[in-house]
Amino acid sequence: MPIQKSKVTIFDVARASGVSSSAVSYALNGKSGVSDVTRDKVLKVAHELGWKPNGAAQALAKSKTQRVGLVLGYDPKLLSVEPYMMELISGLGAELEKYDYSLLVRMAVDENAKLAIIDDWIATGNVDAMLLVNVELGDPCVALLEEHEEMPVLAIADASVAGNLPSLSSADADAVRQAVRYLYDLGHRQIARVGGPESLAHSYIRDSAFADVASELGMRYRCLHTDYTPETGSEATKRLLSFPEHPTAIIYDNDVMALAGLGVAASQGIKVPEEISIMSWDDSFMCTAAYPNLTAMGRDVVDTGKQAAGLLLKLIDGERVGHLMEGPYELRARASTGPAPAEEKMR
Amino acid sequence: MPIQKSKVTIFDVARASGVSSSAVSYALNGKSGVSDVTRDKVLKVAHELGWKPNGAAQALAKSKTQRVGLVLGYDPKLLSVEPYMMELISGLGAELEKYDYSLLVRMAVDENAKLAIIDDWIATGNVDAMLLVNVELGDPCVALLEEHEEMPVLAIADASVAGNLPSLSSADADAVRQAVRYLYDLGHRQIARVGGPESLAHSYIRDSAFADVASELGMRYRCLHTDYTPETGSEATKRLLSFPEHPTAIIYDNDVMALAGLGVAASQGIKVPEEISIMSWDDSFMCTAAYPNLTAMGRDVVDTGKQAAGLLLKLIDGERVGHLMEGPYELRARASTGPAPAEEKMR
DNA sequence: TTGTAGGCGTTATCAC
DNA sequence: GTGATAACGCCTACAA
Repeated sequence: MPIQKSKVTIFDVARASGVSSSAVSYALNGKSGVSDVTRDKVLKVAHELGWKPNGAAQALAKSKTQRVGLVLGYDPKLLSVEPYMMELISGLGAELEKYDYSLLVRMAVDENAKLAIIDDWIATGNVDAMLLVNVELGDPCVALLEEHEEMPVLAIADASVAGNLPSLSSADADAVRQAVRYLYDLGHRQIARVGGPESLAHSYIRDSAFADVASELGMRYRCLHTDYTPETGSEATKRLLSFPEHPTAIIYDNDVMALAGLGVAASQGIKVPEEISIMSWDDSFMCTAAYPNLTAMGRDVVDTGKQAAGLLLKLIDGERVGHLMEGPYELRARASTGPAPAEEKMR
Repeated sequence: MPIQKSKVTIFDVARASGVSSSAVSYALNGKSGVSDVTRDKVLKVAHELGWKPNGAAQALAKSKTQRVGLVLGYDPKLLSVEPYMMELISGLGAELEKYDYSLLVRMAVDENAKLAIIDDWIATGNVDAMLLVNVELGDPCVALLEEHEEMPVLAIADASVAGNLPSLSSADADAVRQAVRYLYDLGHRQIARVGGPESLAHSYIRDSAFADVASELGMRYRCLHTDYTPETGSEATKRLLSFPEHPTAIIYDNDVMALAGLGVAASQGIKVPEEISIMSWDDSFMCTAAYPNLTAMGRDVVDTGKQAAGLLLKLIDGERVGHLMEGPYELRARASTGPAPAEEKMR
């Protein structure tokens, strides 16, 4: 029964196995400098006693905490309205686990709190590296971290806003092309986008990519901004539908808004996809639960998390990492999109 | 410019302010034993140098990590399909932040991994306390933690499955009564529940509460189990609707399944709420984005997280905590529920 | 191969 | 009020 109430130290193990504390340390860290016989004995005794190195002591001695930090902006609604963050955390956590790393999470009420937390981690050494998410245009966090090369960081952001920091960006530009082309091929010539907050870098990036591709293909394009909630999504939809020549397809920046769009159409008796096509950016259970099932641009966020974990570990090991791109989006065509209505096609 | 590349220690502060390191420690921890003049000087110098205590050293000396642990079961779909966990984390993190505590998160691939992580935390002292979530019936984690009183734990679970551990439980029984009564008053006499996995304690608890209240009111009640995904939710709905005398109201254990239920009804041309009422357990953006808006039993999960944080801090301080209950559910009546169809009422 | 001793950065106990 | 000094538990040269 390896259950011990009081904490057992390396000295206890040393005494019980009749060797010195350093022998124990060597044995348990798999380092040479100790005979196989002793090693086995020490390992056995350590196991029997239920010994594990004290985290704080180990961290102090090695100046390695085995922890990676993640600062989240405190906005429970934003965080929970999309599965994104939880999926990212899942992948991140699962991969870190393989290397005995843990995830240290803190909530920042605002931009200053976020900066303070980063400062804190740099000074206290409470994490070996950190992941920067939700980067905004001209984000001061980027500047702060650029000044502190001693803190390994990976930004989940487009290279254009990550500065000199290593980054992992989503294949947005490519996905926008894919999505717009898909609608174009279905005959749509007037499309709209219901985007997220303009302050977020990725909203901006998608905005311009959409505008570019649409104009390239000679399509009419318009974009409205929201705060990601279904209320603002509905509102935007109503506005779009109120225009005399309204779009024949709308792409929403998240699934909750796409669902709300579906609702607006239903309440106005507009048939989906016969009269209007609806498409969601980011796929989730919600898309397959909705009726009709929502066509979505999906990507494997869990995998992004895993990839990020791998990169962070590389950075901790001192390797250099540049600007990388996560796996491609996949267009998952479902029932909410279809050929553009005939009258529009003829135009 | 308080920016320092190399880490500054307490000795640097001591030297720069012409006192000893212990004076610095006293001054910075607000303890007596140092004159106000020295204290102010030390504080000033420390700030100028951008000094902050090294986390590992502090943890080692005080045997307090300022960290609270949370083990999540690795199932990205389950984690992200519901906003629950992210909301809990938000509240938890925000409250902990106020007391300079952080959240340490680890992912457990299975039950054994979960036990191993708990064991690890007990032995390494990497967290000051931990939160136990998703407790199952006869959960071995509960037993393990009961044996280790030295590790403060709070179980987010019904008192009946938390054993001797302090617990914070949801007001499920009361909410079930509220929900069933609501449907009863609308004239429903045949209701069904689409529940989550039977292994989860709270599924079981809701199951029996439903059965009790329904029989008490003389209603017909039946229950099907799922894995929380929309696919199994749809399937269950189809089965329920295939019965000759099918229920006039269905309550789903989460919103994604309720949404799927809405979809099944729409696809079969069954009108909601005229022909069938649909209700969701747990409210989220999805409920107000759906069409018709879903009636839901809502609760403030973020607040539960905050409450949990407060209790954990108490436990860390050595206070005793028993079995507590979180705030009540709120029935948020929306468009997806209505009077039972006439033919049913007459029966 | 083994053991001894010093260091990691703080805190806390002592004499002064 | 102040300043050495010993923990805290582990790692790792360096000696034996």
